Amino acid sequence: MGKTAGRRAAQPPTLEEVARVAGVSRATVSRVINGTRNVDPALQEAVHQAVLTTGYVPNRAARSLVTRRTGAVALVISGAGEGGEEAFRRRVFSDPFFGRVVDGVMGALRPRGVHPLLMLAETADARAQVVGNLRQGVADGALLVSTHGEDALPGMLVEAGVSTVLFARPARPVPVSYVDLAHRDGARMAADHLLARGCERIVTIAGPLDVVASQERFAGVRDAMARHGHPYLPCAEGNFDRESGEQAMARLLREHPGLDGVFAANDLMAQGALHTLAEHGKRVPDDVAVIGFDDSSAATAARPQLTTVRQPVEDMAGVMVRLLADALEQPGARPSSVIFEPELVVRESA
Amino acid sequence: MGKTAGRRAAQPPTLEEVARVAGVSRATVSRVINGTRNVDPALQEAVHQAVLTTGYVPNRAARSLVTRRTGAVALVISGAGEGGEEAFRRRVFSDPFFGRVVDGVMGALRPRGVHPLLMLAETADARAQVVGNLRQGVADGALLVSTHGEDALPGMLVEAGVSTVLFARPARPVPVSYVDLAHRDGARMAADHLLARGCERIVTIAGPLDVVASQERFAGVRDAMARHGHPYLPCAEGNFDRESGEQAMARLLREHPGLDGVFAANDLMAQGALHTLAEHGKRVPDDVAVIGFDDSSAATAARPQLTTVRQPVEDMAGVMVRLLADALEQPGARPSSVIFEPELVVRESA
DNA sequence: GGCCATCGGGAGAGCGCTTTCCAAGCGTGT
DNA sequence: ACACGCTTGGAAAGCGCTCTCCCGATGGCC
Repeated sequence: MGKTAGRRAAQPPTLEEVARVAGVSRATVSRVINGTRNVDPALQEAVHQAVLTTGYVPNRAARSLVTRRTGAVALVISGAGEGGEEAFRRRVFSDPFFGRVVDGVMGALRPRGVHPLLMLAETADARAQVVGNLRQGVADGALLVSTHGEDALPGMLVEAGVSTVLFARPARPVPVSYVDLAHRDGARMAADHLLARGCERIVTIAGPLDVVASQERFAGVRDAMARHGHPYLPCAEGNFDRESGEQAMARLLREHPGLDGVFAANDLMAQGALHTLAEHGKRVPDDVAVIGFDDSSAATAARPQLTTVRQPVEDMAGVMVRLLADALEQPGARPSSVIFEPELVVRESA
Repeated sequence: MGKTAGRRAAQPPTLEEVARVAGVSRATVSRVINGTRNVDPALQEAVHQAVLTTGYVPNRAARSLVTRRTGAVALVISGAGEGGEEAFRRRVFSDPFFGRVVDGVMGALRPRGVHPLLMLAETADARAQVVGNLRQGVADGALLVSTHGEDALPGMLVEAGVSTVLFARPARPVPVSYVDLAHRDGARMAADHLLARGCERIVTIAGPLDVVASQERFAGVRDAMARHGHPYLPCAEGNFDRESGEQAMARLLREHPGLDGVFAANDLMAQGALHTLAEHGKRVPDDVAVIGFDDSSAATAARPQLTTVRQPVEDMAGVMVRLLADALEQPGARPSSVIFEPELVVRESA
């Protein structure tokens, strides 16, 4: 260190300086840097040299001001702030789902040189702030993951003219792009599997029923069961976390001691169910078969490992990015949606 | 919708327009909006009205251009890209540690109205890009989480004049603020606990030994053991994920069939150890006692639940934010560090 | 009652960049 | 040989905001 970067705290070099050093105009430097137009190779070389010697990097704010692009997109986690902000954060960030979304988003954003800006929107206030931030142009668009059904944010965002892509179809129709999973099919596959292995008394641990995905998954099992002559499906509602799965399982066990099959609406709750089942001395899958949903890391962390319905969250998040990029390129275009097909992953629990 | 937000796609209103509507100068509007100086209450009211009727929001880029502040900080995850970029992402984002960091960061950033910008730096190239982005002023500072020891990024960032705070002390001395845990103390507590409950043949599953934290944790148990007359500590190195814990445990079991106590350098590996132990018919904690590290969600998800050493990641991340905020306010100030004390959390596994 | 300090508002100069708009240089077809 | 298009560099006009000046008005003090 030392000699190469003499005065560091000094004003960072500007286009102006580079232009002076290279002996050309600001415009030419800009053109070389952005590859906007043909420039004489000799001048290009001169500019590159000047950039090197000055250590120039373009100022992002100045560029954004004129291009109206920030090179960032908002990744918004919205939901009901049940239990306060802190509890909401814990719930969101301790769920493997979040990490998978981030994984997929980063993977798709990376080659575009774009970074995600994380935002939480768990209260009406926070939602308004998010919309405000986006209107201020803090990011070019929004990737929105809603954790509950009656979320007003999608509508607000669209109304505000913010390019938006949702994870999961909005509860009430809004003209906006989204990716989603054929939850119903997935749940049906799970039920069929349970039925096929001879389960007679199947119960389900549903997700929060104000979430569309939960409803769909529930409807999926119920329909499959009905089709096989089982009109009644005992159900306990959880909230997608492990503990709620434990409790739901305990209740179901109490009310239906003879149960022999469980479909949980996600892996975390399934894992919770496993715990409760073990406590009650039930062997899985021999006494009770259990199927989860998501194929998250919890599925393979559980013992026995969970048979589950795979939701390719990373891929879905990647497609969200693609849809958003499309929307940004073609501001006028109609919203579009991509629905992914689930897949049954058979492991040990069923 | 409709009447209130007539022409949405039109040019968003500017300060200029608000000023015209309110019948004052741009400067006054700016002052009212930023609360910079005293302004006649009547004019204030007029400005607020004008803001309401025009639906004005300040343009972030324009503001940043002059204030030299973006209202964002980078949250950088750096590390060795072993297994390629994709594998790196999976490893990072499926570890509960990441979620906890984000949790703490968001919690502390929220009241300041700042958002984190996520960046990955798993290759030399990516690191250079991160530095470039930061120099461009894409964020006001950086919160850096390094997942391996010989990370050049801290040095690069400091050299580039970027305000930075690290999670964990850098491997080679760099004048930069950081938060850290007294890993050695934590590991010592774990070893003492194992010893106290009568373990005679203790082994350890270490984290990657190029990571300072891993070295410290290892040194901690080893010292405690030595002090109690056990000069030799069998050790297998893992890489902090569950699977590596399983493998390490298998190897230790093979080489030391009589082992009766395990200290794993994190919960994920401890959970993996639990799996392998179960496969080998060992009862925990009766045959073998197991202690993890972190007190992450994996600790309570495991069965038996893990006795572990608590690392208050969320709090630590919160303090990182505070340190960064301090550094941004006082550009000249000396770097400072905050070391957290670990805590033994006794559950079922030991 | 006069003077100075204080307060509040407006004009305008940038912040660093992109991008028209122009002019100059060059090659081509007739 | 000349007019015409095409290419390429430069001058300069902003993008929307903040903030320093400056100036007039007001109030306090001797």
